[in-house]
Amino acid sequence: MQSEQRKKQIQAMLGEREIVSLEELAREIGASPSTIRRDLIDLENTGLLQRTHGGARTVARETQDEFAFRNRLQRFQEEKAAIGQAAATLVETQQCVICDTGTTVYEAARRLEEKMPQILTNSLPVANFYASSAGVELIVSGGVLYPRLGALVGPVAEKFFGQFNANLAIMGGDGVTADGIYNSHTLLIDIQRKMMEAAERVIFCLDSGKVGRRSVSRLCELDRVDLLITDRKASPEVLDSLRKRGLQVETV
Amino acid sequence: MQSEQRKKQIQAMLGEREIVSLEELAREIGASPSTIRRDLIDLENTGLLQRTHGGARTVARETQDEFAFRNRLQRFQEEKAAIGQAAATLVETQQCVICDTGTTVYEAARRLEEKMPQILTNSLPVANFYASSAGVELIVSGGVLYPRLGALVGPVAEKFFGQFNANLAIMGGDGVTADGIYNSHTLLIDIQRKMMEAAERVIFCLDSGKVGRRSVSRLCELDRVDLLITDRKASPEVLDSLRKRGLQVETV
DNA sequence: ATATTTTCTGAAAAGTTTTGAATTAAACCT
DNA sequence: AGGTTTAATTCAAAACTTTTCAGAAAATAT
Repeated sequence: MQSEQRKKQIQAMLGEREIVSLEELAREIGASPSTIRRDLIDLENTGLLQRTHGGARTVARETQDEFAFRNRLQRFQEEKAAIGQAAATLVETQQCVICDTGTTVYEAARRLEEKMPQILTNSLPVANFYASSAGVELIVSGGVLYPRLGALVGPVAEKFFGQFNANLAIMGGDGVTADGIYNSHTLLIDIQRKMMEAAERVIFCLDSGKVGRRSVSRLCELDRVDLLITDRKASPEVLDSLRKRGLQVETV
Repeated sequence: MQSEQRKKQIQAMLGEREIVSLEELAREIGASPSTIRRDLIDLENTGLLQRTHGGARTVARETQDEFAFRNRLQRFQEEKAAIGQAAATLVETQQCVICDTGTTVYEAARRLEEKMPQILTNSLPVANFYASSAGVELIVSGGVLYPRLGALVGPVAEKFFGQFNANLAIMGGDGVTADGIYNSHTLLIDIQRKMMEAAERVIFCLDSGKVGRRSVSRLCELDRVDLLITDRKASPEVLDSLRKRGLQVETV
């Protein structure tokens, strides 16, 4: 296996647990302790983790503070990337796209550059990604920064999405059942509804971990959604129940 | 198969995964490792991917941006940091502060955390800095992203600053003479004027390289400015002429 | 259409880097 | 302090790259 791939795996493991032992890493990854040790040295030099006796631990949040870093340590990273890729292909050149917050939508948004789109978003990570790209016209909603998510919320953001029309909205959430789409971040829900109203077509990107799950608040019913993209690990029974309700579902 | 076709396929594979091995590429594309390697060299030279031992990976986009921004911080870095520090000490606990765009203002903004301020800004780097800080209430103006500066501009941003009042505005610019403050980014000027109107007190942070210089557009006359902070290398003659016009100047 | 030049491809040789095991040094625990 | 575990070091084998070269494909000229 390649060193880059191992390092990615190490970071993924540290994303789920805060501390991980060398022995465990070597066993899980299938490389010798020497090799893992060398990888850890590299990763420590780049500031991506902290080495300990017998393993490694995550670095304090203040030191890495980049959303992108946290993003790489996500669960379902592979799936989210694939879902994002699929969503990105649905965008046509120079369309106007609304991008919601969340890691899965981020994965879609970052793949839009070649479509030269106009992007409307309240997601700071998305804005940041295109901060030096001339090909994408990025319009950021104002709003109060909601720290954990890097989302702009509040009346300013809500009003913003009320003034525009877009071809497509790429949305995220925390759960989907036959009853509708759910989101745990109540502050986002009103904004998301405005986004959906403003878009001709509404696509939800949810990894399989969210399929069949509910969350605190219901965002909308399924008939407000034009397409759901998820990954192959999603339960077929739940997907069937969604399709029976008339929802178009794509798996990647 | 054509080389262009292969390269497209390589990029497609990297769109789905972050890392891909040479062996895998060769197998999937049906070309010899040598050929794939040559393609990878081309793609790397065009900056479209990063070669690794045994394969390739997507270029770390986030790091590029960060790099670009940090690069701009290089000139007068020391001075800018000192100016920023001085500006930050003028902020009192829980005040509402407007932060302009630009590197010097950024240096001030990033030192405000302990003041627990409310920050109003159209600067993406500033927003990003506090993206995971709970102590600072950060309100981002909306607007179209102006790529080179990471600034949000246009009517949305302008209107935003029209609605608020703040204790202090920490401003930047490209030049100052006895005739006033100058800025080369015309798109920013209207927004800066709104910022200044919204604030009780207006502070400009300009490193010595900008003192005595003019630039494309004049932002305002000196009487609209409450305090100018610059560094010791600034020409004393120019500073005297500014003081004679009634401007309070602080050097660090 | 054929010949010639140029470019591209795949394979082999030569040179690097990386890896895992063995050895030596350091750190931890009671 | 002594015993055990973990880390650094070293080195040969393996894996990967670069270089080189001959043949195939494409482009150009005849």
